[in-house]
Amino acid sequence: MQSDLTPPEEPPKKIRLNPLSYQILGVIARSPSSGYDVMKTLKRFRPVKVSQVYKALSIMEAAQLVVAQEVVQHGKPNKRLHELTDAGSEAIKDWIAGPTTNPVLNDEFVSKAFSLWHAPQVVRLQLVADRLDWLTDEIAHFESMQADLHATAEGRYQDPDQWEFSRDILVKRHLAICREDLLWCQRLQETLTSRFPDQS
Amino acid sequence: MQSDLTPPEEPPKKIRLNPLSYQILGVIARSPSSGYDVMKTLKRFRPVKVSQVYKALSIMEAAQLVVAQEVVQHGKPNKRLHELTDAGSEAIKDWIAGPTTNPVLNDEFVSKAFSLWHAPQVVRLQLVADRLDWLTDEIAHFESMQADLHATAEGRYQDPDQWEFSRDILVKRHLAICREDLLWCQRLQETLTSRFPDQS
DNA sequence: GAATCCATGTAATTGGTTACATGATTCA
DNA sequence: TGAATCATGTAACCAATTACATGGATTC
Repeated sequence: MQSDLTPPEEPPKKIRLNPLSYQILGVIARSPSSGYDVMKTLKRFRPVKVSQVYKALSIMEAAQLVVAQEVVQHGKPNKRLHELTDAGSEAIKDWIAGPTTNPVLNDEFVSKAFSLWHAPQVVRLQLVADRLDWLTDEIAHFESMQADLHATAEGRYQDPDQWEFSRDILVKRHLAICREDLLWCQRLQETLTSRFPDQS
Repeated sequence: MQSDLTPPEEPPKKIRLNPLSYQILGVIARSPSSGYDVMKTLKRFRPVKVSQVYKALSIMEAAQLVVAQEVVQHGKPNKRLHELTDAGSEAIKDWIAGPTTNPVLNDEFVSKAFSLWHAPQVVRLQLVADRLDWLTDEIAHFESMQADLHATAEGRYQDPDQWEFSRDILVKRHLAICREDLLWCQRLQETLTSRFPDQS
């Protein structure tokens, strides 16, 4: 009821951030980045649009979790480098310490496999073959990421206090899971072809 | 421009469905189900709200991909059993044969692990311990699903033309991935404790 | 000459979650 | 007595994707 009289300098206290925002905070905690930089980094691990990043950044800037400063460039457009404030650093820590929601799988291939019995043999084999291709690419991509990391960040990827450690363990995890998935696909392919040897 | 004169009985041709809708079609392809039934089935594999299911069903009913008939029950409220029409069956097949989007991981634990270096040791260990608990539950849950399936559906889970086959391969896949993830968590736990033996 | 990269944003739409409403039955 | 299950829905909200807009520099 006294909302008309709110003082203009009310300090922004606690703001609810969406999942992406925390990932962005995680990126700029490593080094100050432009919105475009953040997009490039995140894109390796999950699909993300630049527009989402800019929107999230502007919200967090308003909430004073990040600050930005203009950097003049020649040959390229100027960029606004964002870095964490103390409040931003707090926000990450609180988030990590807080409750964690369960993982959600969002995989159209799996949804299709759920109805695989419903499709003809040719389609089944094509679906699995496409997946195998994707998995092979994905594994190659992450193997080269791992090689890069081990080449450039000497030893730091073994120290839990360095960000290279976080990246290394996640790359390892993703590789392990993709390799399991690949094995599973190969077994499925064999099962399908052994049942209908003529149509392969 | 002649839209005012559209005939009232225009047959609904091709409708764009959301991912959930195809999953629902996959469920009712197995056996006629109420919205509530569908929710219970899907909930084992992904989080889903009944309200979403009813909404999707009513859209697909209007598009004549599914038909429903009221079933009178005693002791319980009546239910509307939905089943596939020929057009619905077509829609699944077209979808499976069409292009498949890449998987998207949506896992808050992984996002937190990305910034793990940023958190204190106690928080790190707690995060990993919680994940291990969840994984253990998840594996137990799917192991019992597998046991049930092998007990009730004799042999049918080995025939790619039966829906039990689809379920069996997906359960196997999920178990394989969860077990890999568990191993990874255990290794991470060891690494973290070996570096800070005092604070465990 | 066309496509891609760098760089920053706004606007509209879709997919999903949360909250709300209703009501009988069963179980602790 | 209070919570959970069965059963069907509507409405509001949040997260993410898609589309649009702009413009210089580089690469094919």
